[in-house]
Amino acid sequence: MMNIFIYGVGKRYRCQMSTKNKILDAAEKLFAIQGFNGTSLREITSQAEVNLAAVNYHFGSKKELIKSVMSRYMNELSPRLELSLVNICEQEDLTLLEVFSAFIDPLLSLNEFKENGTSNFLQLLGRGYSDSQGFLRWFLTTQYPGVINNFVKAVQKAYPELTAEEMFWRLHFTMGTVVFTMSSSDALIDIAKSDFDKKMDIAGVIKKVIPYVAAGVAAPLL
Amino acid sequence: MMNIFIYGVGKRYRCQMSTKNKILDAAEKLFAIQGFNGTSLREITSQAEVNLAAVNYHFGSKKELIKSVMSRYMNELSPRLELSLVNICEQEDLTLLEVFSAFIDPLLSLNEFKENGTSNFLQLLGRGYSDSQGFLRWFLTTQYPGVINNFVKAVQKAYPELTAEEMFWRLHFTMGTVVFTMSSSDALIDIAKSDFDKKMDIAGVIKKVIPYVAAGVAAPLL
DNA sequence: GCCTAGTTTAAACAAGCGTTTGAAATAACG
DNA sequence: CGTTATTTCAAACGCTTGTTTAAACTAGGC
Repeated sequence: MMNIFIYGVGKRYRCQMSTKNKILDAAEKLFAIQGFNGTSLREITSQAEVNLAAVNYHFGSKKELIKSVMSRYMNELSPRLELSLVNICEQEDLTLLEVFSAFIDPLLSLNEFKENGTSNFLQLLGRGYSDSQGFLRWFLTTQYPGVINNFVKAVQKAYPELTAEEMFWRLHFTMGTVVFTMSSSDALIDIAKSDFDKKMDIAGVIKKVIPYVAAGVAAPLL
Repeated sequence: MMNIFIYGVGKRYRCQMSTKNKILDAAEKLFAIQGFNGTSLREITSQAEVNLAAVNYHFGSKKELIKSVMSRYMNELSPRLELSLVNICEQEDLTLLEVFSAFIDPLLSLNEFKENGTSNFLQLLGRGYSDSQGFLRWFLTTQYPGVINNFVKAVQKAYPELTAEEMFWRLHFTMGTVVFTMSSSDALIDIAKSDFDKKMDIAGVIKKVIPYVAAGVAAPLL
């Protein structure tokens, strides 16, 4: 039901978006909250109100579904992020705080792409690095190398004294900070609200974490 | 076989350490590598060369086994860590780098307690925060509040301008950095070796991460 | 040597998982 | 309309999980 059509070169392809997208949406939400391993296909299909077998019919396997969920965001994010990093890189007297701030707008733009998009994506990213013994880590670094390369280039320009090895470690520390924070961001936001009576959202968390990681990467070499 | 005896008040209790400890040792290693959810009781018991039912007989459930594995380390670590933090707190002109450096010796002392103790414990800690939807987080913060309190006190002394709310966030960022780094430290050490031909161990990683988190927490307030 | 409490064992249990099947339903096209 | 391709569906598959059972085995105390 509710099919849309895509007209190709003379040929007419049919593709139903309903079921496939209902699965993607339900999976995205549940994966973000419970992790990939912690979410079963039965949970996903019942939340999406589709048949259990639909996942394997449309995506082939659970692993491919996970990839599809991530790709939907990465395809949206990565060009904007690369552009933002390239732009910032042209600037002279570049600071690390500026480099990391280049992530803010592209990340927040995911909220226009989809409701709670930024939060969901970052949580998914966090899950991907802790669940599923690193296959998602491999998937992202091989499928989207442009982001990483431009990011490294920008950091190098802002902090030329940083050796390649030290950069390697500090970027992984940064990854850890972000990924961990985001995968438990809902809980942290709740605690901050009850303890400090401060309303906070994902944009607020991003703006808090960026000075932290920028200072961490900028730490003096011993 | 190989039982040891504990003499109580007149009564004589028997307790075999062999099976129970074999399970704890095997579980610890497997949990650290594969995570809690990723490790089955059958893997543990076959590695420990004991019967499958032994886990439920000696520990009651898998959840209690996880707690026991963590407690074995926390009971060793927490008094040393508290002492170290209290000591550093008495010092004047305290820097954040010194506060975080107070973790080094207590953490590395776990290597004397058990082979690969430091590495195993930190990896377990990392797993505990990503697997098992936060029940271990609850367990640790409620069972060992002294460590956290003394740590917060030390950070406050070293950086008095830091508000309670900002401290809350930055300490969570720090937790994320450490936990994420440690749960994938084996992989990172391997990459560092192949990419930079630098031999690294867990002590080396700790000494790299501490300047990073110290600088992150020390970041200027905007 | 018997009795008792503690421990180990093999086997089964019930529940959940991802995946596959083959028939029914639906939509597309000549 | 009739044929064909696509999509849905209920049911089952084979496997793994944590946990339980009840019988076998072990050793200490009298």
